[in-house]
Amino acid sequence: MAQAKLSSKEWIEAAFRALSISGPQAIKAEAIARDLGVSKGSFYWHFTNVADLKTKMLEHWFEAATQEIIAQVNQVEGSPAERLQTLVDIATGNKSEPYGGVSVEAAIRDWGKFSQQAGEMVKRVDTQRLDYLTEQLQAAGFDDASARTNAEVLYAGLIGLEVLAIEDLANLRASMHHLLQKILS
Amino acid sequence: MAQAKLSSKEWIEAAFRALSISGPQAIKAEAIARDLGVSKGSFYWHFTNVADLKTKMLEHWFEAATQEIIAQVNQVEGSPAERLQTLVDIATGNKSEPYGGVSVEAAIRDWGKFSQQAGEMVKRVDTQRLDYLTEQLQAAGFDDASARTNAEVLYAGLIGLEVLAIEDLANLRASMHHLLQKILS
DNA sequence: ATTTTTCCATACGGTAGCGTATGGTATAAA
DNA sequence: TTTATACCATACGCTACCGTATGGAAAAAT
Repeated sequence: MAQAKLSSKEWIEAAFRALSISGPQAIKAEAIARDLGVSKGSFYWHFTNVADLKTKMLEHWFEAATQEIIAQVNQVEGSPAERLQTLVDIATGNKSEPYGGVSVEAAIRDWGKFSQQAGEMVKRVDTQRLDYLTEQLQAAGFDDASARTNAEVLYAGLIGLEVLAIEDLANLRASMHHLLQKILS
Repeated sequence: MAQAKLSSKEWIEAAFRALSISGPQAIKAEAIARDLGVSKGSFYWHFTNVADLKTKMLEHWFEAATQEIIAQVNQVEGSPAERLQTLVDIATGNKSEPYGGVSVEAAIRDWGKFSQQAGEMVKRVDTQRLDYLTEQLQAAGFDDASARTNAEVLYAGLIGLEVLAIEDLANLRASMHHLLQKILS
């Protein structure tokens, strides 16, 4: 341990930890440096400034939060309904998502409310996920309009339960399956 | 205008404005003083410190976010279903809620994620609202368990849509009625 | 007409964070 | 073995915010 040199990736991971635990205002060069056991001299070698770190955090999250999950669901063979079940499991489960999964999700969403840059990234992610959900519901037999509406309600339920019940993931998953049944029935 | 003297209530309102627009970290004595056109000398006359201001903000919100809304819904005469419609309208509408309504809701919820004090207050409000929703669904004919589950899903949908679509309140209301129909059907 | 009381301005010391500048060490290249 | 490069420590000035201390003006009380 006491690894000799750090990479910028480790700084980014530490920044996501700070974000999840203490919120967006905790993304501070000196505080994260203390957490990593180094000085801010290291930080300003890997990044030009704090804004640079934040940009790179959002870029990493975008990849992890859309591309990778969609790819993961797409390789599930079966009916669209089964894919939706899988998607709900991934979104509510403690599958090892990058940088901590659900809690990072919520923290980034908070972040996006008062940071324009983060807000735009959240919007991109939401749009991409909603489009994907709509496609799956269309494939499950819904017409275009109701597929969209039901996708919005389902996705909103996911977000809302995530906000309300992060501490109880089992119950979260049960409630989302309940909602999915309502929608599919 | 240029009113001579301020009351602590005006400070609290200004603080909620700062919270809604710029987030929890914007609850700062000097910044709000600038916004009100006075100096921090005024702030430290009305409050002992920033923590004191925050405590009083949360107390005011608790009253407004539970007692008043529940009282408002309770005086609606009609079926429980009609009361639920009214509740959805209040929660999603631009009815003049204290301190700005929905946007303050979301901001306080953000605040509560990283402030223990605010977090406990949000939990108290959520609990009280969920209990009330459960009562209404029980009155609408659901058994205890499914009334609770459906109340959670409905409330989660409200929260989620609020988080996702603050800018489009009309669409928010439509989606929530859609979800309510699903649940009641 | 004084004297309080209420409300606010100004000035102060203290801390925390930013970004820069500069130097040091270790590893790799030459 | 010298030289270069990668990585980090330390020290500096700057700004923003906190909380306190003190004084002043206006209104209310006496």
